[in-house]
Amino acid sequence: MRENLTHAIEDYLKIIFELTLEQPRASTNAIAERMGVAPASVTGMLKRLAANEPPLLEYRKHHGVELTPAGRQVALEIIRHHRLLELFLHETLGYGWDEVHGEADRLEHVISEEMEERIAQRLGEPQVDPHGQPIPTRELILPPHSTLSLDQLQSGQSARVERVEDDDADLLRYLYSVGLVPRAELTVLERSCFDDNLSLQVGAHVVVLGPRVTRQIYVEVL
Amino acid sequence: MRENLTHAIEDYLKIIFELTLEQPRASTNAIAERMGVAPASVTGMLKRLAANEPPLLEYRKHHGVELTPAGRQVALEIIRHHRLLELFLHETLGYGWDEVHGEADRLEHVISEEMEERIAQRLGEPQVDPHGQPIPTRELILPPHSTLSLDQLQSGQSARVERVEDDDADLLRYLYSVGLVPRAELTVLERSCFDDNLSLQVGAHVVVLGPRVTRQIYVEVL
DNA sequence: AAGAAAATTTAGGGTTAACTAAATTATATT
DNA sequence: AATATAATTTAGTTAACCCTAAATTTTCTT
Ligand SMILES: [Mn+2]
Ligand SMILES: [Mn+2]
Ligand SMILES: [Mn+2]
Ligand SMILES: [Mn+2]
Repeated sequence: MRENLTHAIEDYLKIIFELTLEQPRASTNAIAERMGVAPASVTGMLKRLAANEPPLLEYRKHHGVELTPAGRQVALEIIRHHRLLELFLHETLGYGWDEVHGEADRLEHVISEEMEERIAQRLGEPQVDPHGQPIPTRELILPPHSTLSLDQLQSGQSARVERVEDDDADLLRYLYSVGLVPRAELTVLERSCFDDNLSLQVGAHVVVLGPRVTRQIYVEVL
Repeated sequence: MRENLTHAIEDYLKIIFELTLEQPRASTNAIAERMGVAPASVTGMLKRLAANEPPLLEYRKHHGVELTPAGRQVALEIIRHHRLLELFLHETLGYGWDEVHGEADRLEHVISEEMEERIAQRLGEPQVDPHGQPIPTRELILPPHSTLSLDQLQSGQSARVERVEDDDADLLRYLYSVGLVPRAELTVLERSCFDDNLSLQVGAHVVVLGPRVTRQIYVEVL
């Protein structure tokens, strides 16, 4: 299913999958920004992926793309690799949760299905990675997960942290230092309407976080 | 030291290093064969590597190449990655000695120095890989190792297996089945002059091996 | 020392995946 | 509805890395 595909293609599909969890289609510019390439480069790649046999995405000029089932499968395969690797590096080599992402981002493209399988077994078929992100099953089904980000909470609400975005090492170190890790419980003390800052009670601490941060933390309301 | 270098370059340097353990220079055709590419492709790459700043090898038209100290360093770095990874896969994920090579051959190019270091620590600064091949030190010094291959032994000589080539999975499975693994002891019962076959006593077994096999096993005479 | 064989290089081409600059299309504002 | 702005695509390049076919150079054989 994945023999011909280059690392670049795998990264495009993974990023498009993540973008289309939020909106129905992913735009050229949004893809370009996450990929760190010029928009013109994205256009070229999207045409190739749409022309692939089988097509990996559906491309409508000036209107962005949506993955086909085939494209979604490849994306989930890579996401499974990524998250299993993150957990493996954390558990087996003692990597911190702020260090695993970069390494996994390169390894995800080169490990075999055999290695994926051995890691999953060794870790006891885990369901979440070190950031609380759900690991797609062997059958490539993405377990249910919260899509409610912290910045959508109102004053007075209590919630439990389910997962956080994994790609900003500095942010991860900060979150760890204030106890905002998966399973941590918190209460919104105050919401400032002007700048959308939240004052949070986290254990004994009180923390004030801006929306750039709170958008990256997903919670379940208690 | 290795930031700009592509995976292809790393593979060329590794293979040239291995070829020049035997002879003083590596020929275009020998490199092409081990790389699995056309000789014309090798010529192009050798020019690039010789023109690199710093030069990674010295290239004399029609006379093959020799690595520079810079090229040798890169090769040893990759070989260290490869052998540490083989042992790590074997020890941590239960891979067989016939399964580790292919996986390590891809991973060797993408792991960070951080990961190299964590693996080495986790394994207790090991000196040899699952095939008995010496692992270059952190300072990129290749430990001393036997260059006497089994096919050079005479009738009546006894020896201990030090290491075997790692790239033929079928051969490795066969060698395992007859007990020809690192540290195994053997005696040459007979040497057939016509075809260079060796009859070996290995434990309770008697095994007859042709030179294509005995050339890939390196020993210390007892 | 020629001629044959083997090894190597040159020439020309293809794919992947990026780039910049210019042109085009869509969307938002007035 | 026209215009301005933003998003996107097209066109033209570049670099890495491979290929085949043809030409050249070296080495081997007689
Ligand atoms: Mn990646
Ligand atoms: Mn993660
Ligand atoms: Mn390799
Ligand atoms: Mn080995």
